[in-house]
Amino acid sequence: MKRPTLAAVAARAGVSKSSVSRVVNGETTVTPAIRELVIRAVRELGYVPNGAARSLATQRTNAVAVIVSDPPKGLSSDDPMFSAVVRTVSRVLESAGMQVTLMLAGSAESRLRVEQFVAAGHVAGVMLVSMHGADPLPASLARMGFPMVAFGRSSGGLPYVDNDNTGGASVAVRYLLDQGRRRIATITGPLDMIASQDRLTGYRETLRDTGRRSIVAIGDFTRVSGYEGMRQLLEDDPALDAVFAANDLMAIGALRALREAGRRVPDDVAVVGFDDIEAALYTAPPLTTIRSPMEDQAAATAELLLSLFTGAPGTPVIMPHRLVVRESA
Amino acid sequence: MKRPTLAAVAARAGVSKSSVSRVVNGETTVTPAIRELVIRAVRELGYVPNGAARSLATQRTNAVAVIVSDPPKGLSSDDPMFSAVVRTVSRVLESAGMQVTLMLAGSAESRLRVEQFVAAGHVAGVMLVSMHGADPLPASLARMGFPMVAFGRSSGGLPYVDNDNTGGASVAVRYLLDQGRRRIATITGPLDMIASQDRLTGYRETLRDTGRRSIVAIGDFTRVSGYEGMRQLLEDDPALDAVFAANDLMAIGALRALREAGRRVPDDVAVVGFDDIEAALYTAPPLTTIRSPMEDQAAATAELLLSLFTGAPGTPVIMPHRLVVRESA
DNA sequence: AAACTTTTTGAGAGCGCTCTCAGTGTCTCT
DNA sequence: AGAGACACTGAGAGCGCTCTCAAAAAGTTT
Repeated sequence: MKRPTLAAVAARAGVSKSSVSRVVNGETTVTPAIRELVIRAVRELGYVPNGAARSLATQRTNAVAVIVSDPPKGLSSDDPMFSAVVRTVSRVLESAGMQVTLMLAGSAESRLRVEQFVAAGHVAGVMLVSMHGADPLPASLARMGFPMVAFGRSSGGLPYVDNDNTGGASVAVRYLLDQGRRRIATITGPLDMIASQDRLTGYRETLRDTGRRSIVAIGDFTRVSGYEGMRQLLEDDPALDAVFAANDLMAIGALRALREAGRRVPDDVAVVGFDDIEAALYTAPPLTTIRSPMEDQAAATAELLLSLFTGAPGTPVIMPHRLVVRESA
Repeated sequence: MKRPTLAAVAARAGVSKSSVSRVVNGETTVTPAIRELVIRAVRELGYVPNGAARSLATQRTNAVAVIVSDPPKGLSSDDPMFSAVVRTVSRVLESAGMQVTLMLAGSAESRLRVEQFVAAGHVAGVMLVSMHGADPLPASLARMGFPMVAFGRSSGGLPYVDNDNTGGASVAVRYLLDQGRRRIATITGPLDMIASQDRLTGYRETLRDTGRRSIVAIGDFTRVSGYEGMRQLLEDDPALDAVFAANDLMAIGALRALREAGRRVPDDVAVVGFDDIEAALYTAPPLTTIRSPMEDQAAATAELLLSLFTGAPGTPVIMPHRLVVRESA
């Protein structure tokens, strides 16, 4: 149960602690003979350096915190964005030798936990995922002076990687317009998130440029909110002939509402989503959507954080998008 | 940038380090006057104890590793199971005051990383998620003697929480039989996973009891494998009238293949899935499936690990399931 | 009031590692 | 051969915290 220490290895190898430390840390100024001795002792004892001692001595750590602003439980727990982002970020950071500590920050108390944890020096940097506009966390973390990035633009002006939400929405709406649709509605994401606001803006401005009016239902990026939003839209304006859902999950919900209401897609109502998650390929009919791979965005965010560690300035990155036409529009 | 230390707080408050330590750790044997002094100093300085120093001194840590056996990248990254499990586990562990360190362990090198990390004493316990049968990781970790649990039964005999895979599959097939289906196929999960094997066993045995023969396609729990599996099944036995997919994701893939082949669900072919993920409610038609909430299973797994810390024996837990009938069968 | 208990406080020795600095040994140059 | 340059090794002082143990203070008992 008790693991061997560096001193034990030194004793076993008959050399000083310093030499063992050098070998273990891959320094080159060690005689091959000593190196050999140490390596053998390490292997025989199964020595692995104690992480706490090391980071106490070096005042460094190789862990980063990935903070996901989790809604108070109840909302969809099978969010593909969560999965894609966390997985990709982990992969990239791990291959750079960093450990990922995942923290959910929905409530005030969990936010306090996060702050304490970061302040305790457990991590070298922080990544923020899916922050809502009003969240006080970014600001208080920023005050501590750690390298920090955001997945998706957030308030507070920290380095981020995002896609062109406004532009993507605009492309979606313009496509609908080009197809001859005249009453185009939208289902938005939660309006306290900048991505939602931007997508709504893209929708609104594109429509306004052609003199058409907006028809808006507010959702929260979940399937069920897309379903409910669509039902409400249908009630508000039974004559609508297209809908732009601010993400694919809500588009899936909308599709179901449309099906239940007996509307044919795309004949009666065209549907366009956003994100191009894998599920978009499996809907009936397959979903036309704006593609902007979350995996790429996540990887870029991780790399941005990594670059901060080497002193880079942290210039924001905007990922490209493109329209993927399938059968729903 | 430099954070205040315990000694700084002691100096500021005019008391000894010991007293500060006592107050910070909530010991009750401190005079109110001193406690007050310390608390004020802590607040004024914004003191937060250094985690590395603390865990070096106490030889303890409040972090646990959640190890997900991630397939070498390329497979579906929006796995709802990943999302539900990681999220739920984080929530439960965090509210018990534990930190979650997420580690992906797909390749041999990442497995080594995991071993080193655990051996370095960074964590108090380990949770294994979605282990494949041949994975050597559980055994080597077990040798280190840390509390350890598995989400889903795995080889190696460690404490686990699972659902009744065999029984669930059996219920699904029996339901299909009761509906008068006669040629019932299945699409399996990856056969190196015990859950897949068990679901296949449940399917096989139930069918065999009624003298019918199995029609099997091998999948890997992804949508695309369900799609391809279904196409192959259709080719192998065009007269099949039902399919049991070993999870909902593959059922969704199968639904698409069926649609493209012009088969009507459930009229021509009935489909039953497994898991009852949220997406099952949004397919066309909505999916009949075996419900066994992953969130509950994940929470139970986290609690099992927590119980191990208090010396409990770690008795395996089997979660209940039930058939949810919708329109696909 | 003396003797004894109990409670509270402070001193300081680690926890396991890194890293500076001094010491020893080896080479090169004149 | 002696001086200086260079390469390698070892000693030991921290890193910031906890926790044991002894000292001091306060409270009890006879």
